[in-house]
Amino acid sequence: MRKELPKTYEPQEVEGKIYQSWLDAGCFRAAPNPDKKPFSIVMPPPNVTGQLHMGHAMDCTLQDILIRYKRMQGYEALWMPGTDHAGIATQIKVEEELRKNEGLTRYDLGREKFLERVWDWKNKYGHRIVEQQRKLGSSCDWDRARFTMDEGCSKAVRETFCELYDKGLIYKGSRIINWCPHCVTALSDAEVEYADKPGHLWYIRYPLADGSGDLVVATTRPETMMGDTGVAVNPEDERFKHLVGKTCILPIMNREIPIVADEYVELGFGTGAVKMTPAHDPNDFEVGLRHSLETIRVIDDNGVINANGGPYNGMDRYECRRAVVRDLEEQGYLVKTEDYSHNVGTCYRCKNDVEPLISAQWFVKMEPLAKEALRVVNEGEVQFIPERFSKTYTNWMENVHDWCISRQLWWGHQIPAWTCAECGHITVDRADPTQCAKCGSARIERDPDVLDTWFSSALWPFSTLGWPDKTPELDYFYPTSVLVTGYDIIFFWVSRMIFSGCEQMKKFPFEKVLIHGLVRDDKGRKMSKSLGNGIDPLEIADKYGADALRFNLITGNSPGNDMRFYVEKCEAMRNFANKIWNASRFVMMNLTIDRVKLPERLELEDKWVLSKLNTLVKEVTENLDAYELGVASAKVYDFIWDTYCDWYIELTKGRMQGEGAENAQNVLCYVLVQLLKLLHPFMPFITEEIFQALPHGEGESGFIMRADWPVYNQALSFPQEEAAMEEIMEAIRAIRTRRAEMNVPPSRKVQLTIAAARREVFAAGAPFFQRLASAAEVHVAEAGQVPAAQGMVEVVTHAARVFMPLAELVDVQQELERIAKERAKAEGHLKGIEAKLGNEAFTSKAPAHIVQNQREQAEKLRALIAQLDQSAAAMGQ
RNA sequence: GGAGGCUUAGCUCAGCUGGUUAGAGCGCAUGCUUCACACGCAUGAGGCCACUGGUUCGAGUCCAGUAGUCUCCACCA
Repeated sequence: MRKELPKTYEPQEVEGKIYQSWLDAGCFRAAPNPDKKPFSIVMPPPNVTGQLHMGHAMDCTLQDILIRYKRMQGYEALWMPGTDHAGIATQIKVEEELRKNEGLTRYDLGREKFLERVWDWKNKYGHRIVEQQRKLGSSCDWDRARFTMDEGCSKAVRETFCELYDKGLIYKGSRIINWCPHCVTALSDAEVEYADKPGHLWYIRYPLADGSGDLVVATTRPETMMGDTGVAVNPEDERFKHLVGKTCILPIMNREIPIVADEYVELGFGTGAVKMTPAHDPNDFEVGLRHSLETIRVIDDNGVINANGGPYNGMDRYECRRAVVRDLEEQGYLVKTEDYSHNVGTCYRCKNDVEPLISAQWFVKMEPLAKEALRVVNEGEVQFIPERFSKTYTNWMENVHDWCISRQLWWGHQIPAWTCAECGHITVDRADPTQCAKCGSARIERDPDVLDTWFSSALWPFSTLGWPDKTPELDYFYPTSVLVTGYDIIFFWVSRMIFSGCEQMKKFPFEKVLIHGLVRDDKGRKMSKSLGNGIDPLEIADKYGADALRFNLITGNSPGNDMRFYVEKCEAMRNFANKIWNASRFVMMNLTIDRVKLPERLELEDKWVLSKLNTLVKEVTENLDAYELGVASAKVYDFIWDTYCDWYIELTKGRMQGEGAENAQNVLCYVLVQLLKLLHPFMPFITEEIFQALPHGEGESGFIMRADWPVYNQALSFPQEEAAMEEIMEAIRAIRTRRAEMNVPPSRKVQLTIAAARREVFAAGAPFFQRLASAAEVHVAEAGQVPAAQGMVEVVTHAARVFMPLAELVDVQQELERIAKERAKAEGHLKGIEAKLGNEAFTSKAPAHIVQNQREQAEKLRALIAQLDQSAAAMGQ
């Protein structure tokens, strides 16, 4: 049943309805199916607190295109969705709300009550981002949606933790870690962002204990000096050799500290002497270990100076810095102050300065895990697209430090470790223990910390498929086919999934990693909340249609590169959608067929378009297989707009009435349906809407998203007709150009005489000249039989000479000049080709089809030149 | 300090494993109420593909270097 379509495509009217119909029909579902090959993608789980931004929109679109494409190709295509509990982000969000609404902190509520609140929040708002993803047309199997803290994922986390602990790959230790005093938790290295900040370098005099002089150290962090337990110099430094082994007095604290020699101190930088604060600097910590220096922590978890800080106890770290500098100055220890810009680590969440400090935390031992994770990439089992990101990955993995996985938060997977109050033994178990595994004491207490959010995300490709249980899904869909994500989370997530997959599953988690770039604003800036330059994808989708948004995000982009987002481009894509819409309206007007079948008798233009379509199918498929989505979408765009609309539809218009009408309708519909299929992964909504309004081929289902992906069909390849049609088109363009140059209005129809060697081609094309080149009658003559030159405007192509009686517009002199110009151009081009063909090296070494192509080109050019010469000769008479 | 990207039409960008007369969108100019579409049609202007060398029969495409620019990683008090 066909319906009348409105003149302008209204995406809002269509998208919601179409999406619901897909859901109702279960089009997105996937399940193990022995008759089909699996194709699977796990979606990077967005934060439950998240709002969909352009980056998500691009990420979703890429995945949806791949999934829809593979689904149409007959794969059992699973797109596994879900959300991430996002430890810090979510906890902070709920805490803020709590403070604002009730004036309470999480400590007021207590752990259990607070967690209830977070779950409430998650249940209330966690679905928001999912709704937003649906608006874009995401064809996930929503029934399988998972959450990183749901029962199954939690089980996977616990299993992994226990396994790694048992293997000695997880340990608890006191190390220098990155601490955020604002979030009051440890951070992993990856969670620290470095920013250049202006600061000072303070030079401080440390008197030698024996009174023989003093040593000047330089520091950017005077507030840590109460924790100094030594001064280090380079062992090669002649200036200080005699001091090594002596001691000096720490100003203010008046504590005697040793002077040690260590390679870490760089010769020629600063004063050559460095104060050592092992509790608050990773390098000092290492030096401290080598020289058995004491470790004195002076800054507490909130960034406040503790009791070890003597007079500064209770001060904030920045306040303390000012106080220390003031006191040093007053007491005559401050030698000088210099402006100094240096890199300061900040928390990726709250942007506050990170405090390196010594703390007991849980770590994953990375070295053994990195080995296999490197191998699978180096040996190509896991491939990054584009390739260059494998280097980013391996560089990181080769230099990776142990992963600090404990977080001092409440929202997350609590670490399954219990410490015995009596013997100190740590019990780690899959089931909550009631007594110490070593001494049997019941006085055991669970570690209050939770795991880094990325610990659970790392298991995503298999935890979502049911692991640690043996499920048919896991068996069928793992390893997944492709992972699609931005380059900004290669370290956070991709690398951790790879080593986790290798370790837990003994198999890498995905074969390909398709990396995309960032979506920036029109000035090339990162879209961010603080800049307020973010563009809401939903607003865009609402205004221009989700299809237009998707197409914008894909077309003209290449993997791994950032893109700028222009609203105007959405407009262009909306126009494209409208173009398809109207082409379809045209096809459906006066449609008298209900089933599409290619006719026995195909006209020249039919063969031309079918043959070109055939090539398109081949190329688009190849591009998609190579993950060149932007190239693929551009090709479909060009074909639809240029080949189909601007040419094919116009070419068929003459046939729409009368005898050949049904044949024309069939080919028009056939080609349109094929094009809609090729376009469907990119623009799912409009293609579905139109497809359902069009008559189908025999046995085609009601949904385009379930249709078969078009395949190359040798029987529909017509190279000769393609070439013949191109000859006609070339002549039409030439006529149009000439008429435009001469300002002949389209309304003025002109008699045409076409002299061509291939008369039959142009005879068949006569109606096209009438319709597309403002021709009145068309007379096709033998190549030699040209009309008298007088009063004629002549247009020359390599295949034909076209004469138009436009006497009043002819200026012989001008015509001759124009011909001479065209000839010179052709001549120049021909010369280049002839030189190539005359080159033995070229003809013998270049592939045959290239040489052949050049020969044909040369032939065409010679023909063109000959025609031009004849034209000039006639004109000259 | 290490790694990598980018430099192509006025603007934003494509250009796959080297082979076209180097493309698109937007913008610009001219013409068009052509019965699908002015969210349109037709025509046109506009490029030493950053620079210098090299490999090759052939380089926007591969290699080396230079310049500019951006990003990531590491990090010296």
